[in-house]
Amino acid sequence: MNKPFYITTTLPYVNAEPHIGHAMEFVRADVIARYKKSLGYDVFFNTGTDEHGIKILEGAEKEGMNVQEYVDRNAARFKELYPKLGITDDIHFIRTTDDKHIKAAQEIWKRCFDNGYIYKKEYEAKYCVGCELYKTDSELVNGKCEVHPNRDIEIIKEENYFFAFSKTESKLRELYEKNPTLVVPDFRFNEIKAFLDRGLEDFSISRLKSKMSWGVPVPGDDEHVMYVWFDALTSYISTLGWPEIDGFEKYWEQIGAEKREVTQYCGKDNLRQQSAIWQGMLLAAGLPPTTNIIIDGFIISHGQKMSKSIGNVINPFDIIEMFKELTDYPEDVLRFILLHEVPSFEDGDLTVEAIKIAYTAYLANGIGNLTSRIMKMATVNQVRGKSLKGRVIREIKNFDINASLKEIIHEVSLIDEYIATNEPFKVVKIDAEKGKEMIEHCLNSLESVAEDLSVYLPRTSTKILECIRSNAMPEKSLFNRLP
RNA sequence: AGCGGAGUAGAGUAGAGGUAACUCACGAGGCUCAUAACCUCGGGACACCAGUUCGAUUCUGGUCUCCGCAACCA
Repeated sequence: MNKPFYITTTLPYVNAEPHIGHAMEFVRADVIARYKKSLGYDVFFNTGTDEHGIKILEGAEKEGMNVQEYVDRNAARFKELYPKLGITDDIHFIRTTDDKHIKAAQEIWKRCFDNGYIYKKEYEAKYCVGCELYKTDSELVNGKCEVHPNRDIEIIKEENYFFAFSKTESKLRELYEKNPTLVVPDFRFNEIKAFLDRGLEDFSISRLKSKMSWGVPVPGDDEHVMYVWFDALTSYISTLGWPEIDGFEKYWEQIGAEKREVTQYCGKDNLRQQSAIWQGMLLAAGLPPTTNIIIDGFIISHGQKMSKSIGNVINPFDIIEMFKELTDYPEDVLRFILLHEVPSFEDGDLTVEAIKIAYTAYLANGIGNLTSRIMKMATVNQVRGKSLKGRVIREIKNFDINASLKEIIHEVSLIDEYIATNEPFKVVKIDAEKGKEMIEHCLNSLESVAEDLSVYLPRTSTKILECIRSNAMPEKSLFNRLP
């Protein structure tokens, strides 16, 4: 029985188009999933779409659509994305409008309720529709939400269900103390610890159905639906079929495993929801927590956040389009750019110029050219490498994908240097045996690089390995130079 | 204001208590296996001010500057 490994992205909210930040998160989670698979883990890789809440309702109204049709259409747009990004095809996809998700959301509600973490109370609250969050006075600036100053704060006075977030405080603190790598990177962990130290406030987790109907019905109360975050976070276990135990025991609880490995990827704007609220919900329901929450930075361009008005938006599909004529592996180009040019945990800056430079330096002049020169020597001299059976691919330490990929790319330079210094192409003409040994060394080095690349650039890797195994030049350049 | 991040060669980034590395650009040379690719050498940088230290660009404190916390948001 293989060791289980669970990984999920956050589920994008379907009121907007897929953008490069989504693409990066999916690709990174895919790299970790492939990496763990290569180590022999039994991997459950999840993603999906978040489809409830008032902004969805508003979006559907704006387009004059039936809400279900609206989310069906938008969810499909995200679903189409994965093959285009070279994401492994055994990915699981949960929609928060799926039956099994709705059942799971209701079940976690019941458990939190039974455990005394949900209560009803009359209250008057300030709510920012933009954030889908209730705001405390201290969070408001001039009576407006800091994040959405152009939207009015709604005053809501009604009877509502509350999540006793404050009751989870000590358990949450214990969780943080016992798991020093729960949140990666550490500066994000510090942020959330500081949030906890400021004290937790209970928050409303329901809305009156009469005011906002597009949500999961609250069990046992026809008048309320769940607050979108409460339902959406449950998707990480509803995808496993929870409360059915099969998938949940295997991939989330990981009963019998030496060490549980339950990983979530999210952007820095999701820090609080994933590392505090969701963990609090799990604690309240009596379920085991996540073990690793990886926080991505944002992608900016020309030193600024991407924006349509500034005109610096980089769309993932445009990058694929840009390289379609130059290579058979344009999705690997996009993956390379996201993985190599953007730091693992901090904001990264992407520009069209920088993308072209990186393509030329590392893919065309680097991996592509190296494959050509080695395979030429190998085919002309009929040298075959020894198969590197049982080799383990390069380690990804502490989820620092960027650093690991850079190490692999550095190997490419070292092989180029070896060839220039030792000149096997020349030696083989004078001393065939010695020359062939050198070429074999090159082939083995190339094979190692290709294997290491298999989780980052799967199709490119497969192609190089094919060339090595069949002792053939690539029929055309892997990555042609830009015009 | 607050919170968070950052200030390193012409540009973009690494890095670490003790010769500052990489990519692109620039100059000189080499090689011909390769995608006018590849290799070598060279010029050129640690925001500022204190402190700790035998020694800091790396640690501490302060100053200044920039970025995000608006939109479509990961």
